Amino acid sequence: MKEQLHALFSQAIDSLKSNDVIPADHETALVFERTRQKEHGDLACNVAMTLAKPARKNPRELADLIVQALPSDPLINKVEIAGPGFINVFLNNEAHTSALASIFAQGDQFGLAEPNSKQKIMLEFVSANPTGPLHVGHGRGAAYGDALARVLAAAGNTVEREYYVNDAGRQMDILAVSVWVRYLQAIDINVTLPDNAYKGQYVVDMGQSLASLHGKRYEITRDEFEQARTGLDDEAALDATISLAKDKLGNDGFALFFDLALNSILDDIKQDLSEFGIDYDTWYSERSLFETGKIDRAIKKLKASGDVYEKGGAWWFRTTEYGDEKDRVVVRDNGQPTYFASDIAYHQDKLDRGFDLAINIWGSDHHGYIPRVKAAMQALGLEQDKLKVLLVQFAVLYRGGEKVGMSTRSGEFVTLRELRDDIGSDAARFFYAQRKSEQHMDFDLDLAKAQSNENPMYYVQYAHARICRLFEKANEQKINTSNLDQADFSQLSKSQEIDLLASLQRFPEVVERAAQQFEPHQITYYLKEVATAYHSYYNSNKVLDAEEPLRTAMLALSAATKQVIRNGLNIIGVGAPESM
RNA sequence: GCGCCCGUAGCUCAACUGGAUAGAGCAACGGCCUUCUAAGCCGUAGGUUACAGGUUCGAGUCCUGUCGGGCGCGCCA
Repeated sequence: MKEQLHALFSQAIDSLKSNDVIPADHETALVFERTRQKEHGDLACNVAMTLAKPARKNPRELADLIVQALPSDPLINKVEIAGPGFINVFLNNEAHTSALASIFAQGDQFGLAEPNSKQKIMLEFVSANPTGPLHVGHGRGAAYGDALARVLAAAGNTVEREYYVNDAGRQMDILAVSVWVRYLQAIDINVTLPDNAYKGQYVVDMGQSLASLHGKRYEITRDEFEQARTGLDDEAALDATISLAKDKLGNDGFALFFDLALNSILDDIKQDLSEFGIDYDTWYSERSLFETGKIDRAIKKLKASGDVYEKGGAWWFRTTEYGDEKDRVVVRDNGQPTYFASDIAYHQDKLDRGFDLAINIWGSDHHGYIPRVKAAMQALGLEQDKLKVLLVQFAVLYRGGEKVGMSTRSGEFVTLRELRDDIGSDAARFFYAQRKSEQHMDFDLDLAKAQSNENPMYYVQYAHARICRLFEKANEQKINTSNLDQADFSQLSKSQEIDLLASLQRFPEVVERAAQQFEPHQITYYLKEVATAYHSYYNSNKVLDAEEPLRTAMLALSAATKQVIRNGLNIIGVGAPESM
């Protein structure tokens, strides 16, 4: 619809240009907006206001000239000039009902762009350290990321989902040691779990299962354990304990604790996300970057280009050359590469895999990390624009009016699984998807549970279920519903019908815009709007009691609404139940 | 101290990248079921868009400053 108007207005502008009303070399941007109020017609164009200055005319006068130059078109009922110089376009009925034909012709594809017709995009999201189960904070990133993936795919992009598994590094070592301590406790050695180790119950469980599997094979005396820690501050003591564990258990023994922890937690995360409706194409291991030599190669490349230099026994990346606040260490003085080094190699690898765009969804606490990754990309000669980092603000949890902590190490958190068990995966997804990512979010657990029935998702699903029921009834009454695409759409002329039609027609635009702006929440608001229009229509019209041919047309409108709701819910990753 | 994000109805959030009279849900109040699902509909009330300036035909949206909140500023990840 907007394209057709665009063509008409372009003609008008061109003719004014040839008459020297508008400077011929002026680049004119034509924007059409859906109006907020009915008195303003269906679509409004502000071009007369933006052209007023270059044309040196007052906007209303210019609008008048544009309207006069506008070719007539069967879809346009009338055109009005209003306010400071808006050109308001009123469409006629055929323009409104034209959406129905597309909906019936395209079905599940309505609103979606040609699949795989645009960019090849990789979307990396969640990527939580496998040091514990996912909590509701991760849930937000998960729901947002997957909804975004679906929106981007709906807009015609090819999307791959990836989870970057941090299966190397100190946090994992701390986890392995935490399991070891719980194991020692399980075989009655009286060591205490360090304060800054992982405290969750799941660590206790893993320790106990290792105890029953291996008995006292990995034991150590309490004195030996405590001696390694004496006189050190908390974090240093933890590092000393890690060294002790590696020393006492040997490579294989330590790997036993490490791998059990990693695998069981990662399996849990995979299952959790799968139950949440998210299926990743790739689980990318950080450790594999070491094993394949990709980290060494990246560092070598940066040393060769002079971007990495030695200072104090460590290797530093000259990120300040690329706008970062300070240089960053890539290889520690003990020879161990930092997490940053992994990430440099990881991003090199991402783009080597041929994506047009790599999107990272990070928690907002990582925002300070963006400049150095961008710096690395520049130094490696990669196109910065091919990396887009989207930040998701934390969800602040409340329970009983109190803020709930969310630290994996302390074991104090509400798991995503717990939330799903309480309100269901669909309700949780919809709830998260309503918020735009950079908005701070208050998540009241009591409210989320108590009001799960008042989650707007049910409002949308209810409209769908109602329509399904309507068709069941129609079949019971032997009403023919097989040729709805042949219905006489011109029967639909009541204002509620026009409102509903206008909403349905907008769906492709909504999908396109949501994708362009990386804002899947726009889909949820759109769906609520469609549901409102339908509920209102449903309440004041008895479809099945209507006379033919109006009844068939009303059924066609209902079927089209059902189709659009289904397609929209699918983009959020939420089901469309036939009955409720 | 410096940097990033945010501040909209009592609460939770929208607002078509600068458009016309700032909208929904929840909570409050008043109506609507012998007729296709009342998880619904219709109506009332609720606002100086944190505050102060600026930019222009036009600002919740852009710029500057102030106040308030979240996060970050490791040879952690």
